[in-house]
Amino acid sequence: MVTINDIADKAGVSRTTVSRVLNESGYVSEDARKRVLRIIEETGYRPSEQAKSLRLKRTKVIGVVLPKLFTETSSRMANGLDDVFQQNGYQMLLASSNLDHEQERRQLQLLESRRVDGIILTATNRDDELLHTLRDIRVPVVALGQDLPEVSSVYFDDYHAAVELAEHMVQSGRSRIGFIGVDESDYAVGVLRRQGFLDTMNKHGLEVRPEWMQTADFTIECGRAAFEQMTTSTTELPDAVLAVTDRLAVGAMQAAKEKGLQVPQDIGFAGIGATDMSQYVTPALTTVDYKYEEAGREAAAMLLRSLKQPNVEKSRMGYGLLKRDSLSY
Amino acid sequence: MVTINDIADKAGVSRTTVSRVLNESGYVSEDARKRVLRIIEETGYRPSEQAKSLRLKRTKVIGVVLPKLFTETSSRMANGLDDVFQQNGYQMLLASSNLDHEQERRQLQLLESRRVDGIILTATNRDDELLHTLRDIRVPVVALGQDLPEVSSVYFDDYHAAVELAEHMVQSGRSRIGFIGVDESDYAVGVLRRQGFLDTMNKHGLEVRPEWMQTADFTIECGRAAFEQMTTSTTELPDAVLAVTDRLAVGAMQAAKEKGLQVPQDIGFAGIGATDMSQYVTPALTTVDYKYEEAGREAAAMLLRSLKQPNVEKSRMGYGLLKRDSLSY
DNA sequence: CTGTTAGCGCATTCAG
DNA sequence: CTGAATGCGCTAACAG
Repeated sequence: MVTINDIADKAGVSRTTVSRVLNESGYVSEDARKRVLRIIEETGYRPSEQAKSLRLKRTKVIGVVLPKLFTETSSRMANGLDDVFQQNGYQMLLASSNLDHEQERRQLQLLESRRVDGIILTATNRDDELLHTLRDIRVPVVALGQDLPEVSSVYFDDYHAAVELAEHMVQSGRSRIGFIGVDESDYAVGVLRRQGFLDTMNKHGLEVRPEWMQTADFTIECGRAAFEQMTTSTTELPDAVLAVTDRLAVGAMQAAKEKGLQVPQDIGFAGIGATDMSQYVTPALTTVDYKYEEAGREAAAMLLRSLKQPNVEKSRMGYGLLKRDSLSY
Repeated sequence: MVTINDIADKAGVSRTTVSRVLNESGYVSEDARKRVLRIIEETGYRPSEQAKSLRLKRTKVIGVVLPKLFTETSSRMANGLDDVFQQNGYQMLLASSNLDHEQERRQLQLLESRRVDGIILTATNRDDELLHTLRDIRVPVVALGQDLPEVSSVYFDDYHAAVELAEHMVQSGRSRIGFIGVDESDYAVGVLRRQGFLDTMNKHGLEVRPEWMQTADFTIECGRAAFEQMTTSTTELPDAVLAVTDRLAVGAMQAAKEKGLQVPQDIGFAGIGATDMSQYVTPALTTVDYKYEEAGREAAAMLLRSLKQPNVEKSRMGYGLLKRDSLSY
């Protein structure tokens, strides 16, 4: 690999001069500049960002921790992140935690040892251990998707989104509403959305049978299975189901259709996330639009800010209810 | 940031010794090792991968160039890549070309200057300029999704996939088949799939009206628009449509349904890609499963091989036809 | 306008 | 078993 020294030698100047024309800093005679530029062209020399970083103590690289590399959700957030980072000359180094809390911490440490300038953390949990690791790391971090105490965060209003969605279901005339959630270790999705649902049901004095409360993983298949569970053990069927993600809702709705139930006449469905798919299933799925790209952009911008001026910011993103055919008569 | 020198000082040894305990190389007295380890623990010292890379001339980072950061297709390939890279201690540095050929080359050069150990290139085109840039770069490259001349490639059998799909449509009794393709600058998707379709139609002596051949972008909306185009300008409707991607097919099918056409009775649809969505639209979409994750794993493994032993390998991935309700009576 | 010197954080000879 | 010296490729005083 050709280095700055090779260029200096061939051009008959010192490497300082080469560095000057490279960075357009300081004075360089037109003559010397020309020679250097020509040699660079000839050799295809490419300055080592690596060496530069060591010297400059900044890498122009942002570490991005994702729970499950690429689901539609994280993809959309990543797209938003990239918009802003690319614009500002940063690249993203990926680290996936595979939903493993232990590995999540390891990845953070690995990113630290790579000396990334900052980290975007798409966490799913808020363990003490994670928070502890976060405190130890001397790299600016912005959490995306969860509100982490004492850490800059861009998150969604999961509680109120669930409330509004449940409210809408009730207003649409549903009363026997089932729920498909996920494990509580995911605070935003597992706890807050469930809480919003339960509080709303309570407020309206609506019964929530235990068998109508299901917990699943994030897959379509699990949505289907959860619906089976919900409907086998009882004679009275729910007249609607709120699932905490679109995929879960799609799976459940599919199961219902296969059972011969009419959607939305016999039973209605709603999800959260406004995935691509939600619009094209039949009937189209009522859901909550979370503006993931925008959240990504916001998180990136926030991180960039904290690179200049260390601070802790919080930003709660808005959302929009998309009323579609899976729920309306 | 605490460095190896700080550790050495506080532990009362030279940095050589610290390096030795870090890498478990050479002899170190139990006493010294204990002291060093303790100091490291206390200070939270994390060796700089950056400095290490400069010294060792390897970064353990792989550059990944994606056309449009994260679509479902690239996400699935990225997941496959990550499987293998993570397993082998490599991290992925992202670079998106945003479908801009100029930027695609810049990204490659940027990755080179970052001294990534290798590059996975998810190209869409095969311009001479791109191939030229590829030749200049002194970094092992594996192309993913396109077969690039003189470059290691993992690609799909686009031509035969299109042939088999078209053949299946004909066998199902369709004869007036429309086509929704994409721009020819994308060789695999734009040229090969179209060719496969046309050859098959020709072989069966089936007419392909000019207005039945549409070109679109990669969005669902464009699929819808293409179908409108296809059906406004003529009185005779096609009895089936082959779209080069699932999204295009979904858009077109949606448009047909809105027009009051019965699918698959009046008109059938087929796509390529086996996206998540394809299975949950109504009727379920006939499509070709491309095994993107596996392609990603294969590409990663191939790159890893060429890091040890420079070479040019080619691997054509298999595919599977998924016959579903969008085409069968 | 230009070159000399120094050092970023680390691993690796080569002598003890 | 350990340390001193060297250099990876680059930028930044500082002194001409």
